[in-house]
Amino acid sequence: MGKYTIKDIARECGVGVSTVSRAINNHPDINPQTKQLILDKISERQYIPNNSARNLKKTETNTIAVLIKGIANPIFHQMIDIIQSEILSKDYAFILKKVGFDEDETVVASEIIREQKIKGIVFLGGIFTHTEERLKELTVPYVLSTIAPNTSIDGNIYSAISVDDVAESCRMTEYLIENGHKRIAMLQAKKEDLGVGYLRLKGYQQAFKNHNIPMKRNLIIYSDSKSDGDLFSMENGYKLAKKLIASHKDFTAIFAISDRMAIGAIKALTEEGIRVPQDISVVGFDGLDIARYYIPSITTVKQPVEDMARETIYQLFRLIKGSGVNKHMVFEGTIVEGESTRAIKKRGS
Amino acid sequence: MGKYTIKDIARECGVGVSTVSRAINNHPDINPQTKQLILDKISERQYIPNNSARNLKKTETNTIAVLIKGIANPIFHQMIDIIQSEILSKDYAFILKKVGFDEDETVVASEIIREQKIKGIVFLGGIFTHTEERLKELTVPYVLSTIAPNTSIDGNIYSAISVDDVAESCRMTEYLIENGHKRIAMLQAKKEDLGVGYLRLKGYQQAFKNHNIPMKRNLIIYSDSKSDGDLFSMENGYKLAKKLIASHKDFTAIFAISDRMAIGAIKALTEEGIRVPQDISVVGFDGLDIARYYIPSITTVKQPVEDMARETIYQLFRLIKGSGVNKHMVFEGTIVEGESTRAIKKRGS
DNA sequence: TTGTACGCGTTATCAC
DNA sequence: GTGATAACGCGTACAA
Repeated sequence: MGKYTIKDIARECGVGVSTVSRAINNHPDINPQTKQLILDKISERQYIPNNSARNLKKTETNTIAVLIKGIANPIFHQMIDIIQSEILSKDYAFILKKVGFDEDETVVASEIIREQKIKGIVFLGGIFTHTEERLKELTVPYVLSTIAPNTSIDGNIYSAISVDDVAESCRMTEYLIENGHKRIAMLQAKKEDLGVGYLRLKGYQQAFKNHNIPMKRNLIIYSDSKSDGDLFSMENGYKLAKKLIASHKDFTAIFAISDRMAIGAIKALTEEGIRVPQDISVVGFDGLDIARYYIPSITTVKQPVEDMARETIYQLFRLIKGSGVNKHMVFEGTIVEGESTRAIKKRGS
Repeated sequence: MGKYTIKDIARECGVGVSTVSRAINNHPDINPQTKQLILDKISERQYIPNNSARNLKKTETNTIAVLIKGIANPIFHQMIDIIQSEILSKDYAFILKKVGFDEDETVVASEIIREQKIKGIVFLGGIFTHTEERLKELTVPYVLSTIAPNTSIDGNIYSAISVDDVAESCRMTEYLIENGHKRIAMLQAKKEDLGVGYLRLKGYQQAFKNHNIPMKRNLIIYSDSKSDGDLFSMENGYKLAKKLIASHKDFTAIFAISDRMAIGAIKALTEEGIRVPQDISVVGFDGLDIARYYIPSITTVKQPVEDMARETIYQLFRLIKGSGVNKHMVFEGTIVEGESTRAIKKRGS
């Protein structure tokens, strides 16, 4: 164990530890010459300060933690990059923490707050179904990003950035309806889902209501209740679509609640000799890059990830600076028309 | 700041701090009743021990750190999941750390070693072009996973798990050659690249040599030297393919050095009215899920990610347990034939 | 079985 | 401008 500490540096430089500390932390009250001497010695010995000790002592550090649930979701990767660079550009440090699907993000958050003395938290992904009590225990500012707020909680105690999943889903469904589709199958998460799956279902229902078209409940294909892992995956979309096809139900379009599921669905249809969009139209949700590069390119609702990422940090720093009011920013999605959909003549439903 | 410490718990329970510590850390020498009392109080107050202080004090902790360079690479997501569960199943803790493309992973590693007193490290991704000296500073066992070993370094000082990029690339190229292709374009990283890009280029060259076919150097399309970010992306594959098409060079197949680049290439070809595989065959590298779900599905070399992930942890624990010999495990890839390639009649080169 | 006291490496607060 | 020294929160000898 090459345990090289600040004391060793101090001894070798013939100065006190506090002087070394001053050199490290860019304190003003230090002789430039001694400072240089110390810094040289530090880089010579490749000394690295122990952050545990630092965190223990420091009353505060300029760092922001990003807690991400669902690291495989491509939509987060762009966001992380932007969030990271925004944070660094403000001379704050950035730490990323993966939260398991079965972990409680508020507990993880509490730990980090105490240990690292962070200034703020970004929660990326996951479903927030925590009690008000739990949220109030978070003693630093935080922003829920791309997270559907739990409407049963007092909205004033947290800030959130997201799209309106209900509205966007409704919009996507209406796009299909306006293109003559009436029998629209939906590939869904679990029936018990209370996150985006549920919200997008509500939007889907709303669209039918708005257009006075009866909704066929049996065209909603739910994921198996006992399946775990990533339900928004290509694999799951593929499976659900196969199931749908096998059921011989009558439909002209499929609304998959994620682009990845849409890909799986198109693959399944293609394998069965069903052409997209000539026979069946397919739409997704998210606006991933792959939606553009897929063949056929996929009609989808694009979430404005860059804007959301930037706004997340903007709001977080607003809170950190002390303008105490929580805000819920809702961003608008954009329908990106791809080659996976077509307008059809109206037929009887 | 709800700074609740072990002292508070001790005071409220009317015991000493060491008793609380014993309760927390499951020490045997404690009265079960006092222990229960303390644990109840802890959960009541939602007390969370400060890990900084723990790390500072402890001489060792059972934790493994995974340093990942290139978090957007889908191939790592499966590996992380497996690595994490393997680590947890051994009752070790797991921490994931994202390393920026411009950061030095050995420095990050040294910091963590000192701060968290970790037992081992997994390096996932990145190019290892560090000096022997630097590697020797890592005082805990580590395994380079999916990383092309730097051959200029004494192989005995580190363990590595990877595929043989040269051999696999050669195999992929030979597959094309054996299917009658002679003019095979390659979509590459930067010309200066010393990582997998370079290795896969060598394999490509080797294949031509093996078959006594002259290699057309001008069919190698390099990424722009001044481009940054992810060169293995769909976007970059798309750009390079467009450039290739515009150059009106004569070729019958494209070898993209990643599946994502292959997708971009197929999209570009399709847009230009060039059919895959009827007019041009395309192959990728990695064996991502999307290669199977793309239309046409993509012929690729599948890396055995699950096996590699498991072996990584196996080797790491072997080192931790003290069987000091470093090993370099090379895994074999598998060619997965997709719909993106076809055999062609031999024509003059 | 339990409590006291010390030290982990660092920073902040004082004197000098 | 600089150097002792007391915390930070915890684990652990050691004493009780």
